[in-house]
Amino acid sequence: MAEPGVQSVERALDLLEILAELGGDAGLSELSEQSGLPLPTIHRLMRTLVARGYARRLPSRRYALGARMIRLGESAGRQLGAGARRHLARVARELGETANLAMLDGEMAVYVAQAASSHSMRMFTEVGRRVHLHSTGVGKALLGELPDAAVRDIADRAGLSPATDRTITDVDGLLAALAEIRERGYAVDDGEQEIGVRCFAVIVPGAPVPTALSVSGPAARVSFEFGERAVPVLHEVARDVGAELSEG
Amino acid sequence: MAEPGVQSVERALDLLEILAELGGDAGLSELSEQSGLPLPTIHRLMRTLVARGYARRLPSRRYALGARMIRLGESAGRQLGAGARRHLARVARELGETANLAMLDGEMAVYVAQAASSHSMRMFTEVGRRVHLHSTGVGKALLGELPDAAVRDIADRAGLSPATDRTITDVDGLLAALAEIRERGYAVDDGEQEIGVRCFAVIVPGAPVPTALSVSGPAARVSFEFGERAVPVLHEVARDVGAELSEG
DNA sequence: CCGTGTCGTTCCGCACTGTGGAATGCTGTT
DNA sequence: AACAGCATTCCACAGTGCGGAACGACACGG
Repeated sequence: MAEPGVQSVERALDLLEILAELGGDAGLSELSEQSGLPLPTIHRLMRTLVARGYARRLPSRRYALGARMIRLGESAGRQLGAGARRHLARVARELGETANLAMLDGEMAVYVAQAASSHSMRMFTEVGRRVHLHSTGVGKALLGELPDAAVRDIADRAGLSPATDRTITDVDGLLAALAEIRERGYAVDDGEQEIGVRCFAVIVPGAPVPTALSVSGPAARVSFEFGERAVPVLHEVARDVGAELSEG
Repeated sequence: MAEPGVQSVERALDLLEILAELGGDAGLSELSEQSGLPLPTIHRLMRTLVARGYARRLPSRRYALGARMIRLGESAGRQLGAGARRHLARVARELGETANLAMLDGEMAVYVAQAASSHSMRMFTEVGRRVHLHSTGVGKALLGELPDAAVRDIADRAGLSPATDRTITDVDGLLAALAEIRERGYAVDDGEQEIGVRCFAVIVPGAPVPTALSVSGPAARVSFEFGERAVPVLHEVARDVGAELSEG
């Protein structure tokens, strides 16, 4: 970021991000190590965030994210979903299958928008739902953006649980699949999350959070021939979505 | 709040909250009206938030919440859910039915934590799911905390759709029900969201976001006699949850 | 219980960072 | 093209944010 922002706001956001990345709670010393800020500075900023409900102080004198963060997160999800939905609707219209937009969230992906196919037999994925990375199209597309070491770390932490007997459950197999995804530019979930369901997914370039766009449906309709037609559409729409998400 | 915080952080949070409350996008003038801050101040703060991905600037020069907000919101939800779950587990253990924790989110409630009953026949409510206020126990408990004018406003915006033929669908009926809820200190969803399901809910005192705790299950088991036993437990646990959520 | 070590909290002088009025630029409408 | 409304930039200034030092709180071990 070439243009410096308001320093104290940046610092407060840094602290919130550290708490989110730690996934639990942290003491001031940990926050100091991670942020490089002096304790009194952190203390003052955390006091502000606590007072506003965006962080909470535990009896152990450690800090965690606060309830008001949920509200902002939900609102953002709805707004982004609304903005993205017209782009996803184009996928659904042109390809005739269900389009989904998902973001990287820790060791999982979370669906933030959807446009449904007009078919009676179609994918239904609830917005806000979190799914494993290794067994979904969007998840594998997101993993393909990470270095192998990060993929191994995620695999260690989240595990590679089998959703079906087609799910990749060993990290070497996964890494090989990701190398292929990187080379060809899209991911396929071929019955790995749900038997009889196929999904093609691509990365949304330029999104502030790693984001993937997918089209999916019954394998009978979403064939590999379908995929050859679908992938260019996905790439094109992904660019539009990325432009919308990164506006600014 | 007796203790003033870091002013620029407070102001940045104010702007994010205004964007969330507006539910869509806003121009700088609107943000200025709502916040009382001068345009250049807002512009600089928004520039910082946009650069960090917490807000986006639209081609129309309007602003909306950004993708990184989702991530923080999800992390907060998980952390708070984990913290609340041990309290909810106590409800589930003592009462033998499913306990849920939900927060007010615009004109809806969103579930943030759950502890399931050990019965095979039980409530299943996915964390992150949003539900209507007027037709759920937690929702009515939350509405009971609002002035009548605010309830009317929400009813206007969100509507009073019937989930079942027992759902309250007129605002005067709803206001009468809320008056009763306020007087007796708990809410009941008596087959209003789902036929054959009953739910008792109370407010979590002191939570930074309006929050409600409920216990629910099949009406055959969750009788009014059950409710007489359950409500004191709910109130007690709600106080514990409130203390945990408001720590600081 | 007391002492010690570790970590968190408070204080306050200082300067740098955030501020907002004024000027300028941009956009949309007629 | 002109105009009105809104957004963006600039910069002098002072007030707000800062962090080192001192103090307080807590946990642990003897």
